[in-house]
Amino acid sequence: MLISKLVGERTKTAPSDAVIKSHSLMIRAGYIKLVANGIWSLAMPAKRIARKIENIIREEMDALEGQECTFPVVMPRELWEESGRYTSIGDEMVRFKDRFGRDMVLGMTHEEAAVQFARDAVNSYQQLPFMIYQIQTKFRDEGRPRGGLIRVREFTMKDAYSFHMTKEDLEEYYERAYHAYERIFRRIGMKNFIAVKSDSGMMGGSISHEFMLLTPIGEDTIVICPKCGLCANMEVATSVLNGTEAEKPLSMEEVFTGSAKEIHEVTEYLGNISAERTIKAVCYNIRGDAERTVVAFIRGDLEVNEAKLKKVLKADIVPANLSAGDLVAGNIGPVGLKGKNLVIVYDSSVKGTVNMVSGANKAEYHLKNVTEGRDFTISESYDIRKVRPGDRCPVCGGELTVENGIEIGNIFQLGTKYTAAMGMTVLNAEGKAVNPIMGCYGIGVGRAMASVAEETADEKGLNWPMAIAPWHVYLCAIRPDDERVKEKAYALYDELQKQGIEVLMDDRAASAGYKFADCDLMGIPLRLVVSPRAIENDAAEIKIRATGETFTCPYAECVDRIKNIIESSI
RNA sequence: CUGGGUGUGGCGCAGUUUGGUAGCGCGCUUGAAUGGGGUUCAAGAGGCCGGAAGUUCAAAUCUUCUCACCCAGACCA
Repeated sequence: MLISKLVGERTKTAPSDAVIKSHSLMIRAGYIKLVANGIWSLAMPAKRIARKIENIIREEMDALEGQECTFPVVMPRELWEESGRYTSIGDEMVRFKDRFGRDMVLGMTHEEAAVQFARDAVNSYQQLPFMIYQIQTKFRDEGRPRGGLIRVREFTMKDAYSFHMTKEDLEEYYERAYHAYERIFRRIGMKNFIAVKSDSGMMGGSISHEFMLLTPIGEDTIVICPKCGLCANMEVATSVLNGTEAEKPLSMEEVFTGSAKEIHEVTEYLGNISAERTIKAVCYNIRGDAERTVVAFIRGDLEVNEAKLKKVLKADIVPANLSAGDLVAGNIGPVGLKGKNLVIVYDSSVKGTVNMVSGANKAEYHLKNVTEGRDFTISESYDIRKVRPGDRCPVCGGELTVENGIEIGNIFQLGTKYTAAMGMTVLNAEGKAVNPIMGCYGIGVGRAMASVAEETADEKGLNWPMAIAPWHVYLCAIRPDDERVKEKAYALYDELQKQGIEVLMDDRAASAGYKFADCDLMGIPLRLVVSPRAIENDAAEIKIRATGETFTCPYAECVDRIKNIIESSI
């Protein structure tokens, strides 16, 4: 490819609305262009990277005996009603009518299509297990796309669906998929990634893992135990609190606390007592049911993990509006709490506590020496708290750390949710119809590309790993008006390509610095310079983008040398 | 969806407070020089200032409405 003909604008200045480097640099280097919020066009270099990532994924999926298929982007409502997701998924799924007035949806995931595809063709346990997958466009109407290709509405995704007779078989396959995922991310050049246990969310099913690239710009929060390696998404992470020493219960008394409502105000008012000695109430309403108020009691120094609370409640929640109800905001406590339609949830941190401070359910008053089991009783408590850095690991007792990550892939053990809902059965060895057990496995291609960019880019620009670089070599002809340079450069250009090496040639009449800057910005791993100066020595210069290493190489050896570098770095 | 911010040639920005029908840098075109880290000089092309309505003799500048994008949050296989 000649850069003079490459369509895509490269700029010196960063776009003002890009705040992360992969976003900013991919625009600056002419890789992507915004069409609408969260919707992008990919220029040739980005498309080439995407294709390489797809090929790596394809190889690994094929190694898992995957069968590549294509499921449709547009599907009829009826298909999604079979699984129940036509109504359970919100505005994230685009719905529209076709010319006949029929309800259609844009595919945001393809469990329904995969089951619909497989259920008639597969009738016997002897045909299982199998896995089908596709690499295809998804559309999710995200409320808030951001970060260039990190979070978008339209994107290419590899999604795979496996079908099994037994849970054990699924687990074994799941393990293989897990390792295939590790290989995929390593092969595309990602380094600092981990697999974390996660919440299955709307997918249903039980066990799931998210593969995360650890980076400060990540939107997900991950709890990690550096000691034993345990990691979990904050949504499901648990920890062990340091125990408190046994204390003798003192008699409960009411104390005036005036306008002190927030925990820090109350502890200050009472003479800087520790927040650990308080019980706070956090209130929510059930979504779509403003009548019911959820009161969650938790130790004052801890925070409620809303994802966990939702699971306990089996309902969605919104911040409570207490102004209308009969609760006294800021003075709510577990002792003598009264109110209409209350749902009370206790965090386990409150169970068995002695001599605590809590709200008195009376304006301007709190209670001292509140003791669980005497002043109020918890019949059932749950873990609804957020893990904090420094909490103890539930497995090994190590000190937990909290980091951010970008979700780059996920794998789920789905179970029979979809096969049961959609009536997919096969006959087992006893001749009995059973629902196959499913697993599903996803990777966002564009996000993977942006994540690698995010991890590898430097001050000068992008910096692609050889395995996914749009071109292996940036052939820089300095003074292409010089006949000798022109001749040598084009000869190398042809020879490299003949050897299967991908070359982007800078044939422009620009200055050397200008070209070097573009080369660095675009992140091509190798730079081969042909110039009048080098010609005097019958040599060319090779520079390795990632390391900055530079050396001269006789013309006759350039192609072999480059070939070696490429082969050794993939 | 809630809160905040921004919309002026392809990109980055000034001009808006104190209305007088647009300006700078980069990029682009042409010519000349230069020739190893975004080189220099000269001459050009390109925008009616997100959109609509209004106030005014006069609106990029004031008013109202609207749209888009960005950030934080909510939401999110």
